Amino acid sequence: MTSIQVNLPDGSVRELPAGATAYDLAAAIGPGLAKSALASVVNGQTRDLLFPLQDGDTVRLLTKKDKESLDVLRHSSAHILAQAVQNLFPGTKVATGPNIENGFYYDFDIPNHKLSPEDFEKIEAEIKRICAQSQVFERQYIEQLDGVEARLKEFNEKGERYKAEILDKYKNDNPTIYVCKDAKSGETIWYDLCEGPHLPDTSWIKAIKLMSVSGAYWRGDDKNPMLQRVYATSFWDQKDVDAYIRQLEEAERRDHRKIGKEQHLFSIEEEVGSGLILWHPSLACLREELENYWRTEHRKRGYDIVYTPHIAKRDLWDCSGHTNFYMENMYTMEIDEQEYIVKPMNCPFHVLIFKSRIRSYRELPVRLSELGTVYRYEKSGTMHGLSRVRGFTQDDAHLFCRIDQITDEVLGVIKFVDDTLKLFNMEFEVELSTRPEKFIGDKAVWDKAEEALKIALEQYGLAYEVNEGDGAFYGPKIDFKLKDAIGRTWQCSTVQLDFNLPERFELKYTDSDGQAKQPIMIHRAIFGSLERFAGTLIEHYAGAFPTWLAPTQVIILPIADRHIDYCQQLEKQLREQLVRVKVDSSNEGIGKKIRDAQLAKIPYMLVIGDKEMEAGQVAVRSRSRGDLGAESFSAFSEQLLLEIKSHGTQEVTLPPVAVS
RNA sequence: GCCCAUGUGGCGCAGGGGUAGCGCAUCCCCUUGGUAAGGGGAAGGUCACGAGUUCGAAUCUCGUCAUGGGCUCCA
Repeated sequence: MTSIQVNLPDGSVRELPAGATAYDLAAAIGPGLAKSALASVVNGQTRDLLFPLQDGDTVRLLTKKDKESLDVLRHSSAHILAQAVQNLFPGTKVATGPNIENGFYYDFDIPNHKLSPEDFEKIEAEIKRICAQSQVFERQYIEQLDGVEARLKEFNEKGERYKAEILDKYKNDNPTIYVCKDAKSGETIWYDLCEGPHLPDTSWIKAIKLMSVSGAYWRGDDKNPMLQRVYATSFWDQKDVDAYIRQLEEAERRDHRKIGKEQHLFSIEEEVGSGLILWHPSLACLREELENYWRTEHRKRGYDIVYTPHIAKRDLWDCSGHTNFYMENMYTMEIDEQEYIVKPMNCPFHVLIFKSRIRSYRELPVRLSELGTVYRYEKSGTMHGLSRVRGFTQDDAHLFCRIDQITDEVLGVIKFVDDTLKLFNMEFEVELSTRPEKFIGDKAVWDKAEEALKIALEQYGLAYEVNEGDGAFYGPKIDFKLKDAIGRTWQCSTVQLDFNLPERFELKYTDSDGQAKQPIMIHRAIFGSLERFAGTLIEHYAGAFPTWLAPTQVIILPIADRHIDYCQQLEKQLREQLVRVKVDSSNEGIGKKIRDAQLAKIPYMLVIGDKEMEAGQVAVRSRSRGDLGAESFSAFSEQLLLEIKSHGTQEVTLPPVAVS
């Protein structure tokens, strides 16, 4: 272990132990360090391991292993990307270039050129050229230069309206720019308005990879002009880039749209329309299991199950308020000269069921649930496999309760969600969204309700994030989010309080004092939508579903044609036990049949030849554990049924294979 | 809806101004085999759709639709 030699701006040399922390360096250097001299602080030999980070007025020493240092690398990379694009496409105006989860992007306004992946090679070459120049990053305070006003004027004159807008926003925060200087002459080559921090110089940047281009609105507002966004990533080493690309490829292999095609799970046909799903037999099996689970659990947890129509007269949606704020998402039709609307939600129907008779406080909470298929018009560019569609089935429920029952009801839903997601071993994030600026209802009721949600979350012991002001105008909510193969999160379960519909539909119950009171309404879903949940399951299991969900649970493989009859007898016996079973009677060798079954991710294969027929046994192969040896058919089927019934927590086991 | 890219037999892909190939799958024949691809043959496409340029378009241009990656929006 060698020590770190630190050359200080005044020419003196300081030695620090190899394990020195960022704070040790800051202490060693002392407070008087000239900011412009930072790049020379650490000598060349240790720069692969460490670099000094100037962050505001503090100096810290980071190693490449520090998580934060990757952020610095990427942000510096973004500056180099911007410089490269401006070099190659003169007249380009730059907007912002923040870091994102696995990299960064930069937004550009490029006149007369539309970026496409064909430009990537050119841009990456320019980036390499810049990095090879070892341009020095230097932080400068605008106030100490020509002042904010002068700089604003300069931005405006150069047409850098985005930078001007940003500077104007931060003009009172002692804004800084980062200058890229020529290492030898000290001449300014390029600069960007930026808070920093940055690397000492561009030679630290070794592996930038441009990923994609897309449009993005300035400030994320679709009324603003659309800029060209370049997504990219940057690592310390090309090896890390390669590993990242491999990781993306793995995610692509798990993509539910790809597996959906391979395993014939579902399709979206042009003749039908985009965002409209055809569930093929295989995925229908999985859905059936989900629905069975759903029904059983709802009965156990005290829900009532209802069925409601797919369309309703416009009046109903006027009353619920949907025609006001949801009209552009709804499909309409005319019947008998009356306007009807295809339901985008199930709530109004459930409300009417609640309202259909006088309710006593004694029968609250009323829990109405339905697998309700709804249709919503989604903009054409937003559809995504099973995750974002135009027709989908919500596992919806509405709880009508007293205000003092909120915590218990929400607690029940949280438990339901947790139990369900645990069953699939799925991880999720929890977000609590509170009162927005525009809201309806009584502030005191909101406070009570938010408190009730918090108490429920804390009582259950779930970690959660609070999104202040992100609730719907009609009530606070808790969202549960699942991750897909590429790390995108999708909302599935949700618990949402509603002070609006009870008001609009004048819901009442008779309280113990004989007074009519308004119930609280809670919307909730466990799966969210069966489509999205099925898509998430496909990616979660990468198509290898646990036996209870697998479309085909057992495939019987005859060695030769003379075994087919016997196989079909076994098939019939299993089918009578409601096992999803098939016989592969194709004219292929056993090797091919096994290969096909493995690729189809079928949990169990039964190989049947002369030996098995004579002994009345089956040779069992598991897709994950390989050859399990021979067993009597009845013993196998008994264990299989046990595994299916236990929802996969108990796998078929057989005595160890005899070594011959 | 907006930006970029893509659209070739069921699926995965080549090709590319002179009316199309490969692999897998399908069907037939041979083979009847013991734990991840046995052999041979056949059938299958107006190259997404519409218009334009051209003697001639699957290929070039424009438009439409769909898909993919994003933005906005959302279960």
